This record gives sequence, C-alpha cells and structure tokens, in this order.
Amino acid sequence: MGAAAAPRGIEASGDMPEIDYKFTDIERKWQARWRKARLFEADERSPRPKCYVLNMYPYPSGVLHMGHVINYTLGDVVARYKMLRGYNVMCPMGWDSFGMPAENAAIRTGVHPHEFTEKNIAHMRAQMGSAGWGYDWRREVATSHADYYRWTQWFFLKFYEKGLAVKKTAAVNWCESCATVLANEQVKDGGCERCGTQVAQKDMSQWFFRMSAYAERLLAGHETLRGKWPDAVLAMQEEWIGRSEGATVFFKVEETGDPLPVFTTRPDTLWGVTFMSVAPEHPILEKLLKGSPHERRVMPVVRELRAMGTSEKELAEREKVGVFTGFHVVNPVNGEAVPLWAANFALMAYGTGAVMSVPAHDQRDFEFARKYGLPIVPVILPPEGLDPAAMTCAYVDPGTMVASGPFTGATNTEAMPRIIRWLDEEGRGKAAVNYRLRDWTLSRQRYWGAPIPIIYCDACGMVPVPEKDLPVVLPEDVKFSRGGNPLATSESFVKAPCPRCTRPARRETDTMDTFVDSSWYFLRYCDAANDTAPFSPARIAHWMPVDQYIGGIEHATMHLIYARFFTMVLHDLGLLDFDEPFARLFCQGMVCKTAYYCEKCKWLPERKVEGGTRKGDAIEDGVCAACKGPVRAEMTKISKTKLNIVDPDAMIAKYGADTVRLYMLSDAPPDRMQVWSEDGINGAWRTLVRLWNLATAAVAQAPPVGTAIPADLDAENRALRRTTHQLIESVTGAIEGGFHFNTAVARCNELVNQWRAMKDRVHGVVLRETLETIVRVLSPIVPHFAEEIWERLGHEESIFAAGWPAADAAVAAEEMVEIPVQINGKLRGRVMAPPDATREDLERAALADEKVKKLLEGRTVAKVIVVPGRLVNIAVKG
RNA sequence: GCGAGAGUGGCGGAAUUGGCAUACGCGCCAGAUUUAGGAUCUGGUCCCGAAAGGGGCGGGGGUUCGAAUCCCCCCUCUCGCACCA
Repeated sequence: MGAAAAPRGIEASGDMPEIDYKFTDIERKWQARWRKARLFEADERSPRPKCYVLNMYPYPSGVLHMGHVINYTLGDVVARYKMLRGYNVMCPMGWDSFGMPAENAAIRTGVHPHEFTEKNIAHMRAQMGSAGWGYDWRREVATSHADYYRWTQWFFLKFYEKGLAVKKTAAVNWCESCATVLANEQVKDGGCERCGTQVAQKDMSQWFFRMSAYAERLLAGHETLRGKWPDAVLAMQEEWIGRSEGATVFFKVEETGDPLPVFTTRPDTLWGVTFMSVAPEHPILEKLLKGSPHERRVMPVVRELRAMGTSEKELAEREKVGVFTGFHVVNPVNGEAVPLWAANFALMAYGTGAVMSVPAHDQRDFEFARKYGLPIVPVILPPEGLDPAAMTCAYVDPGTMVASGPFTGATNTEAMPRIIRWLDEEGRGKAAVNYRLRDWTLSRQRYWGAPIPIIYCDACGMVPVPEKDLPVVLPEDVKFSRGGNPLATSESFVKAPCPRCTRPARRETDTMDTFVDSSWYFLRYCDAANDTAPFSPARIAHWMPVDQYIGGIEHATMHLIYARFFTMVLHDLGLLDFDEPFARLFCQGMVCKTAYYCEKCKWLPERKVEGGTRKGDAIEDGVCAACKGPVRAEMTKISKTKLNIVDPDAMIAKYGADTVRLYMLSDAPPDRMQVWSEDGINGAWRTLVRLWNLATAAVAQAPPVGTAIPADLDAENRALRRTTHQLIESVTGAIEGGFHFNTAVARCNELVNQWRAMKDRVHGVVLRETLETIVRVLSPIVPHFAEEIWERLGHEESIFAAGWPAADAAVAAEEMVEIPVQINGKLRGRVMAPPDATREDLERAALADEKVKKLLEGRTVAKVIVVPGRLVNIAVKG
C-alpha cells in the first residue's frame, strides 16, 4: 500500500528511495470519501438536468480484462465530465449473469451456476472499486436473479399476447453424442467442439420473436440516430436488416403445376433465366421427388447438400454445388421451361428459398452454369454486344434489353419500374420488398437462463403462465452432466398443473437467449428495486433515453439491434413513450498488444521468446525458447488464445488506477485501436510523477483560495494565463467533439511545460490559477490525483463540486499573432500582427518584410491572398 | 465476393476540417544531479546538405494562390458479414 511508488519494474522494492506520490493511499482515501459523500448516487429529486451515462454491462467471468478497462474508464471519465458540466449523472452497473460459461463450469466441476456467478460478481465488483470507477450501486442488477428474470418472463408474456412470440421449427446444429444443440462457434470443421462427433442439422420447434415485422421501423429509426451513433454501426445494421426492392415472380413446376414463387431484385433479367435453384431444405423437393423416378438419384445428393451446416463462414468458403432434380419450372414471362436444381447456395431462410438463375448477368450463376454446362442467354447488351460463348464473366452493367418480349429495345435500368407494373397487371408477379433480417430465435436448450413461462397441457395445449405465478424459478434439483438440457432433468420443475384446467401438464424447458436479458437492463436501472412492476413510468420518464451509451463495436448488430427492437415493442405495448433507447452511442477501440507466433509451437508468451532485437515494445526476429524456430511479432487484439493478455489488477497495483486511466486516454482517441505497451504506461506514470512534484512544491507557495489576480502582471505571466484560458477552450472542444481526451492531455502538458520553463518567475496568484486549472481539467481522467491536489490547495469541497472551469475569452485572446508569409505556397517568412489586423495591414506588413522583399526582387506579384488572422500567400510569376 | 474504416518521423499520434506538416508523449542522443538509476532535471531529435537551399503525410494523377485534408486511378492493412437471388 503506501510504500514507495514503483517506477518501471517488476514490483516496488524497499531499497528504492521514496517517491512522494503515494498513489495507493491517495486512491483508497478518495474512493472512501466518494462513497461516504454518495457522489455517484443519482437522485431524481435533483434540480439539475439529468444525464444517463451507460456502459455495456459485463458477463461476470470473474476477472476484469483490458477490454473492460478501456470501456469503463471511458464511461467513468464521461460521467465525471458531465457531472462537472452541471448534470445530475446516473451511471449504473450490473451483470449479464446468465449464459454458457457458468453452465459449462457446473458440468465440468459440479459447482452450481448460481454459486459460481455470485462469487465472480463479488470479485469483479471489488476490482471495479479499486479502478476508481464510480457507480450508483443501489441500482445494480443481475439478470440471473429471480427479481430480475421475473420481469424478463413478464415481457415474454406481453410479446406472446401480442403475437410477437411464436413457435416455429428451425434447423439447429445437433450433436448426437452430447444430445445437445451447438452454437455455430461450438462447431469446428463440421464436428462438435467437445467430442468431435459429426454435427447434424436437426429440425426443432423453437421460440421466436417476430423481429422481421419490425425491419422497416428499425431501418427508419436510423434517421434519428444519424450523427449520434458511429456511421460504421449504422452501416452494419443497415446491411443486417438488408432491405431490397424487387418483385416476386410466379413460376410453376412444369410437370405438376406446383407454384414456385421467386423473389428477385432483377426482374429485368427474367428473359435470361436458364435454370432455377432451390435450397436443399425446400419442402417442394420432398413433394416432387417422393415416388418419382428421380428420387433414388437426387435425394441422396440433396441430403448431402443439407448436411453441410449453417455456419456462415463455411457457407462463404465452400464450393457451390447442386443437382438437377429432373423437374422443370415454367417462366411466366415467356412460358419457357427451364431445369430445376437443388443447390447449396440457395438459402431457405431468405426470400422464398428459391433463386432464379441468370448466368449472363449474375456472376455466381455464371460460374455455376459454366461448371454444370448450363446455357447462358444474354438479354441485356452493351453497345458492342455480347457473345455468350466468349464471355469470361457475367455482364452486370446497364444496357439494352433484347429478346425480352414487350421490353425489347428498352434500357434495363429505365424499364425496371414498368416491368414490375407489367408483372402485376398480367398476374405474373408483383412488386415486393424483401429483408434479410430474420426472426429472433430466443430458445436455448440450457439451464442457466430465464425459463420461458409456458405450460403444455394435453387438453388445453400451450398455456402461458399467469402473471401472478411469476417468476418461474430455476429449480435446484438438476443434474449437470454432459448431454441434454439440465432443466429437463428436474422433475419438480417439469411437472406442473395446467393453469387453465389444473390437470397435470409439463413446463417448457427452453430458457431465453441472454440477449433478451440485455434488451431491457438499461430500463431496470432506472427503478431497480421495484417489486410490483419492471419499472415505474415516472422513473423511466425521468432518466430515459440513455444519453450516452458506451461499449464495444462487436455488439454493432446483435445486442444493439435486439435492444432497439425490444424498446420498439415496449413502446407499442404502451409501456414506453419513446422507441429508440440510446440517444448517443460511442464505440471504443480494441486493446491490442504485440503477440508472438512460432510456426511450430503456435502462440507464445513474451517470456518464451529468446534473442532478437527489441524494437520499441516488440521483440523482432527472436527465436522460440522451445523449438528454436523463428518467431513472428504481430500487433493484435489482447486475448487469451494469443497469450498477450495484461492483468488490470497487476497494473493498478504497480502504477495506480490514475496512471492506468491516464494511459488509456492519453495516447490515441478512444475509438481507435489502443496499443498496450509497457513503455507507454511508464510514460503516463512519469507524467503524473512530474506533475505531482511540481504541484506539491507549488502548493506551498500559492496564496490563499480566492486571492484576486493583480492587474499589473508582466508579459510572461500574462502569456501563461493566456495559455491557461486557451487550454480550457480547447479541452472543452476536444471532449465535446468526440471524446478526444488525448489532445486534452497534450494541451495540459503544453501548459505544464510553459509553466516549468518560467520556473520561479510565476506570480503566486497565477501559479494557483495555473495549477487549479490543470487539475480541474484533468480531474475526470485522474480523479484521485486531482482531488488530492485540490484539497492540498486549500479547498474543502470535492473538486467534482467545483464545476468545469470557465475560460475568460479576454484573457485567452492573443495580444499579437504570428502570421506566416508564403510565396507560391512555400513558407518564406513571418510577420507579427494584432489578431484583428485587416487584409490591407497584413498585405502591407508581408510585402515590407525584409526576407520577402529580397525574394520578390525582379519578380512580378500576380496576386496576394490574405486570410486575416491566418496567413498571407503571395503568388508571383517568373 | 460484399460493406465499413484506416495509411503522417524509429513508435502512439497532432494538424482549429482547404492555410506554418510532425503539437503532446514514448524511444533515442548528449549533459547535469545522484552511492546507484529503468528516477529527476536541461538541451537535441522528419530526411538530404557544411551552408544556402531542397525533399517530405502509402503510390500516381487532378482541382486550387495554397491539399495530410477535396476529386479520379492504384497499392497495402484492419474490422464486420447471413452467397442478399
């Protein structure tokens, strides 16, 4: 604790002389004071305007990692800054405490998920305290607590009543030997991650939220978010929702007359269709093939196509293959029959599960046609025409339509709306909008989640659990062994009387996706202790929407789209009067660090790298300690698998929370990738020590609080004050315009440097003003440090009660400015001028400059460009 | 393949959004102080050149009095993705 502060080194050692900056004592002291003063407890009765600063809550894994550190440091700094700006800040914290890790631990070690989770929460809460992050802990939520998931279940019932929670069958990854459903990430090379068994596709009845019904609303909401959410996130969500306009065209199977509608965005290419493909899961295949002469040839291939899995990565990388079904479809625009194929690139979940193929004008169809020798018929021609035999790729640009019935001769892009109208009038198709957004599969065949409050009765069918019976509590009598859903092993849970007829019935054993929990936790924070409702309208009206949400970009689509959808539904249910939950969103960058890779031994920790040369923080051209093979250094995201993790606790113990916070924010703007380096944090440490030494020495010389600034300061002191007030202006701008704390720190360093250069010539009152400004401006970033200096300067109240410093524009104004003089855009001299000098003044001064005069000799001035307050540029000829 | 973002000294990054390129910090070099230093303090540090001067923001072209910034082409890297029919 209060021992000598450690500079760069493994640990503080007793034989080092004491550095006066005892960060451990200081940080503990102020953390205790803030707790006592209830600094972070947000009260609705405050007369100040509210500001809801929300950090994405963590999964309680048990230990903080650097991703948390950047996220929560940024959130804490923003919260403290808003506090200084006069807001009544609410900054809560909680736990996304349902999920697979606790259940896997239970299977592995026998520790109950509840116990595992509570232990982890307690440890992480303590870590957060020592990092100096201030939260209103009275509002803490944990989604695995019954007083929380009771309301998750209550919302499910509301969705169910509205017809937004429905059961459908869907294909899942199924491991026969584990008797369990696997996530895509649990499937490795087509096998189960745990036991290696080949993963099969299995149709299961699952609960869905009908999110696709909200596709248009979700998209429309972007208009209000633009400029307030990162463009990249909005772009990703747009892609995820994937609105496309086109037409549904009514194809029919030639042999049977079965309808086979197809969605297309290119109805202009309908006359070039040479085959049709359907997804291997398409129900029409069973229908056509059963008992047909093609069954024995085709069905085995179809089954093979189906077995290929649903992982998107696999889909993107695998070869496009298919099989001719033996059947044909009739193209309604020209009555032509084309072969019907089953192909692995057609997705059942998208559109109608069928794809019309136009090899002449679609690259994927072109490749498929060439592979299987299918015809290529161009119907849109460039001016120079197209020879199907000579084509090497599909022609996708605009052109003139040919062999296209009534549209022959038209330009395809212009004809598009007419074609759609014609399809509709002729009954051959209709205009259609398609989305790639799918319904939200919320069923999980797992124990550690909120049980879905439904009971199955032989007599009454599916019956929702009445509200008064909530929560449906997770039972204790479960077996956590490999295989199946542990919840189904609890007899006390499964057996339940039917709420309608009271006869014996059984409970739904599926639990909810944890994204359901995280779709409303920000609402619960507003009224966390409410035991009669999920929240009271008055509290929601006071705090919502979230003013600033901060988290990782990895949640750009899933969490952020689910939470928006959930909020929209609650709005439609009359529970909320807004439909966008997060007014502003900020996504911090990933924390990266050098990692080492050996071809033979894979990822290595730094201590297993021998020799090589140290270049900055990385070791280049080292060799592997184990196999002596070459080692490659790579800058990459901090992760356990790459063995480049940094332990936040160790960093806080070694340097103090303030140094860690300063380092996280002083190097790069927070939305960029953050590079973790030992040299870097050591630099932040030294910055603080230097400032500490300077400040503690100055405290002794500073006159009492409130001493007036004399009118007759010398030029040097006036200049220092000018920098001080300019600093306030520029730091405020840097924070408001995108949380650029790195430039804020740089401005402070400049002021410190100017102050140090003046040594003891700084007037006492100016000294106080300078130091006070620096600590006030830095207080959100290094709060313990700032509080300590502030107190030593004689202030009795917390620095966070003092408010954000105000710049005096008159003091900040320059007395004289240096104006660069260019000749043909090249810097040739400088002139001094008052900041409000006119164009004429500046031109005269520039032309009178000795150096400029000399360079202009014998040349003709063509034009003089003057930007008042900025520069003079003289354009010359010759 | 599609989409988004980025490329500035040895390194992280500044550059008021079209106006002095490299602020601030790290690292490095020299010096001071110290029993010692991975601490602290002082000075130096884009490249070529003795200097005058010249060249420099991934590469090439353009617009402009003036471009890191705007436009076009190319290269490289990072992130996201559900073959978008």
